[in-house]
Amino acid sequence: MRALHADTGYLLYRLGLRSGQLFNTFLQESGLRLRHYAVLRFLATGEGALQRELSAQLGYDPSAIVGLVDDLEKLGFAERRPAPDDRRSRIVVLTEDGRAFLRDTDQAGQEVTDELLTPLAPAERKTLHTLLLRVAGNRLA
Amino acid sequence: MRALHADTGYLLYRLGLRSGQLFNTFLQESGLRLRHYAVLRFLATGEGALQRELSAQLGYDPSAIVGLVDDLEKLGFAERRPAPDDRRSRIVVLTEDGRAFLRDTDQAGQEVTDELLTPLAPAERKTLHTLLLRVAGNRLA
DNA sequence: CGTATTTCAGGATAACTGAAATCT
DNA sequence: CAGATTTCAGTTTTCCTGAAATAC
Repeated sequence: MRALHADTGYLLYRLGLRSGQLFNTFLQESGLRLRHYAVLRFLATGEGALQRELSAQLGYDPSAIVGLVDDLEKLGFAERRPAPDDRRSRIVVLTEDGRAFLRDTDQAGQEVTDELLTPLAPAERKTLHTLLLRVAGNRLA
Repeated sequence: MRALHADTGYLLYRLGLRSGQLFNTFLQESGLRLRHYAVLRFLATGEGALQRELSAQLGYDPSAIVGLVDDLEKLGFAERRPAPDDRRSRIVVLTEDGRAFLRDTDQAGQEVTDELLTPLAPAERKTLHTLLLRVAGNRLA
């Protein structure tokens, strides 16, 4: 019988949980969760996004996006604007406060990942990252 | 601003979620969840385990272990036995049915991982697995 | 009329908290 | 008496489903 740690899929599952927990702990003082942070970071990569894009790219249910954006709007980190070409849709954009928050927490976020990857040398971290990107494929960032 | 996919910790978080979902889908027909399966697989690695060991090694809350073992007992896959040296503790062991279940589902479980790792060549999968084991460290199987 | 996007309400799951019971 | 182990009850959080409203 294989040991549990012999299965790469299970290792990914467990390390994913640990990584999420570390990030949530780091975000605790700001009142955000990892999901909020993921939305903010995704918004920062472009000129804003439709909520259905957030849902598709981040893997959260469309109905969950509603609450996440609500929270970010309450904190003043994001805004909803009408989509010019489709009145069903709304474009979510970062505010200046949101951008500032990301700037202020960027380094701390990297330190969380550094802590997680402590056992690996820099070259190994790069290898791991490349392999994980390949596994993620085109389905997601 | 870094893109989201530039962060290894976030990649681990997302791939961990996907891996867990794939496993849960595969386990659906058997009536188990990934957490039950993890307990079964861990029990198969030794001569049984105390519930506090299951909690510590698998990362689930002690109060959650109670329900998981309850479910496995109802299915006849595991049993609780009194610990000979400490009357507070109870040892959880696999039954013959539990062992048979693991045998029958082992290959299907590996196929789930194979599907997840489709983009990687065999040598790359080995590299990934080794790196993940290093990241996991001694904290867990 | 069928489909797409957002939103809300509801229930189902899961996870954590606190405390009790038992024992070391 | 302090601490460990299991268990339970209650709470909170999270997730999914279904449906409504609006628009394509």
